[in-house]
Amino acid sequence: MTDSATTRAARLADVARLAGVSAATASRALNGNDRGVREANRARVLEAAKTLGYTTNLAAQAVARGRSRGVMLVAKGMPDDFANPITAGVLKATQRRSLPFTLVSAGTEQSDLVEAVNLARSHRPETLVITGGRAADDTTIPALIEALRHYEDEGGRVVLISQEGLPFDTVTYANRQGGYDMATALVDLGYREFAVISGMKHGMTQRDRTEGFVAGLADADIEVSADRILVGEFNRDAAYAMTGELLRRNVNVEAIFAVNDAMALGVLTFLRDTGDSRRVAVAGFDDIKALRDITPSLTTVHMPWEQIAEEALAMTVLPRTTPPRTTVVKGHVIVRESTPRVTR
Amino acid sequence: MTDSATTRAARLADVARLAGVSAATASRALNGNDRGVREANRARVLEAAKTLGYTTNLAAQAVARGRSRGVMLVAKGMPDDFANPITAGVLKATQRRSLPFTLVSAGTEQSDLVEAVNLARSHRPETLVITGGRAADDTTIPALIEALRHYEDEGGRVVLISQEGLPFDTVTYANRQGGYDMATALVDLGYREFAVISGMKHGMTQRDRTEGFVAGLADADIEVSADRILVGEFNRDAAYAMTGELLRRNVNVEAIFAVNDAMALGVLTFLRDTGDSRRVAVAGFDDIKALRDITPSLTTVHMPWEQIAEEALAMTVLPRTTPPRTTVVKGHVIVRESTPRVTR
DNA sequence: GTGAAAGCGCTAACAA
DNA sequence: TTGTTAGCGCTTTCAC
Repeated sequence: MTDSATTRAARLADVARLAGVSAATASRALNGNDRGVREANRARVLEAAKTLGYTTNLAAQAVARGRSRGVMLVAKGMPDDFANPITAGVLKATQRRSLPFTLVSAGTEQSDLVEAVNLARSHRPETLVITGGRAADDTTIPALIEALRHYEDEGGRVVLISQEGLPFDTVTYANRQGGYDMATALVDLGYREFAVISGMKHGMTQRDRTEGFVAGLADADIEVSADRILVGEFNRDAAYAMTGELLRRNVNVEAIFAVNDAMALGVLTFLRDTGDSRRVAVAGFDDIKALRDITPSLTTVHMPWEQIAEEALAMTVLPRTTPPRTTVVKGHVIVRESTPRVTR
Repeated sequence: MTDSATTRAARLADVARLAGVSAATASRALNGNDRGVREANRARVLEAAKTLGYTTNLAAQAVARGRSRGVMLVAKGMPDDFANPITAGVLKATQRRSLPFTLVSAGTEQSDLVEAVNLARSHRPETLVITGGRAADDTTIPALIEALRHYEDEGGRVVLISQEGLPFDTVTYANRQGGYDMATALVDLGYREFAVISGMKHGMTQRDRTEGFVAGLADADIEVSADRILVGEFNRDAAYAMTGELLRRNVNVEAIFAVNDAMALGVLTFLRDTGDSRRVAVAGFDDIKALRDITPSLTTVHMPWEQIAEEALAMTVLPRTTPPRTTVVKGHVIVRESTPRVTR
């Protein structure tokens, strides 16, 4: 049996009629902002809305107001399991402000971001937060900038998280510094022979982390030959494979720095699978929650994800400036079991 | 310095004017559906849209059409790190169909779901997917049903995932069966003394899994005394604490069944922290990806998350029926290292 | 194949 | 404090 009986949704006019007031008054009563409504009328409107099961038509509201409330997050390259500390952080931050939150997930291709931004633009949200890594040689940057400029010209407010170097307000992390600090920490622990498992050749995030790490070692008079810096996809599986490749070469490695925790997990798992876990130390970057119970616990650069999201949202309510603002959030190294102190 | 210069977004009328056609034609050209547009005109419209940086005003479109395209997922009780296999599955499934996807995250309180559904309703999405656990004694169910009925009456299409027993199309998992199968599997491995770490007293999911497990044991003539079925919050930390409580009593437990993987992780971690990990076996439920690299690897009931999401989306395009459809998706036990065969 | 015009549900002057 | 009246930007008949 197949049903059909489809009415239409109750409209503001219906509520108004039932309450015996005009649409304008009903609107005022429902939206609360404009407080010039007699208490009795307000009550009747609310009552009417309730009995009709009325919900605002946000689309119509957005059309009338020219923009819709809330923040829309465009996240590029969401991982398979959807876990993403920035997304989580932004969601929480919007909840704290009781702002409507909407997620647009962009794919992993370069052009996906531009497309997603334009989709987001179509919704005319009052603020847009963009996140996700970027390649240094990304050819779609001009298109992205254009789309975001249009958006700002239309009166929208953008904040980028981690997409450093674009002419919009930005919150970034001190990737280079984090890498540097990790190098220092590992040297302090007594390590001398390193390898780096990195991702996506031109990815700026991983590039900066790697560079910082190498610089940190250099300052301690340690050199990492180029063949010990492996580059592949930016995920666990690739890291797993790269670790195999590295060790097969039988190089003398004491510690492996993976440019993010997901990759560190791949390294750790490979080592465990091959029984090498006690021989080689591993460090990551991000300090994601999902790895909190891993054995051995992972030495990593802790990033204050919630704070990053908070800063970004705080920025959205500030007026735009020329040049745009940039806030750099620092992480700090947390030494755990995966990098025990070396005793020679 | 503070900028201001705010233009307004390009409208369809602007595009039409620049292309030298009417708004109607521009609309037809842009939306492609109605193919009665001369090729030359279509090209000019597209061109004009591009030079103006035009993006459809989806809100206006939704108002005009009465409904907006795409699926909106209402997810209750998203975990802190945002990882949620159903969300991930639904996202993927919508992407495969290139449908716009929007997420509304509801809190963990009972009433949060109703509120979130009404928020979702306000967007007038063509389809709504609801997910998240439910308590057996949930007092907001009538309100939820009412909200969803309204939504359907307005012409929307709802599918519930895992919220069994409500008068709407539903995809559920065979929780009871999974628990039963796990019991059988563990008995087959040689275990005889069990405990269950369960969550939220009236949560239907965990209740069914627990009941199934107990029934499975009963069929093997094994009884679990009530004091070995611990109930607390439905998360890792609670499970960690409960395990401590259980073992402190010094009961003779060979295997612990946690009603989901997150809790199993808590159990596992507690055992590891106290050095008991080799003494007690652990099994979970869900087979979430995040735990793929845990040591020891976790015996669990594998759930086909992507398939569940697929089924749900497939349902949304079917006409409604009376009574509503229910699809039950089964999982299967995967035995891994956390439950080695018992040798006596 | 194309345009004019009506209307989608709401908000925001403006008047009363 | 309330109602009237224009829109908001788009789609969609209905003529041409």
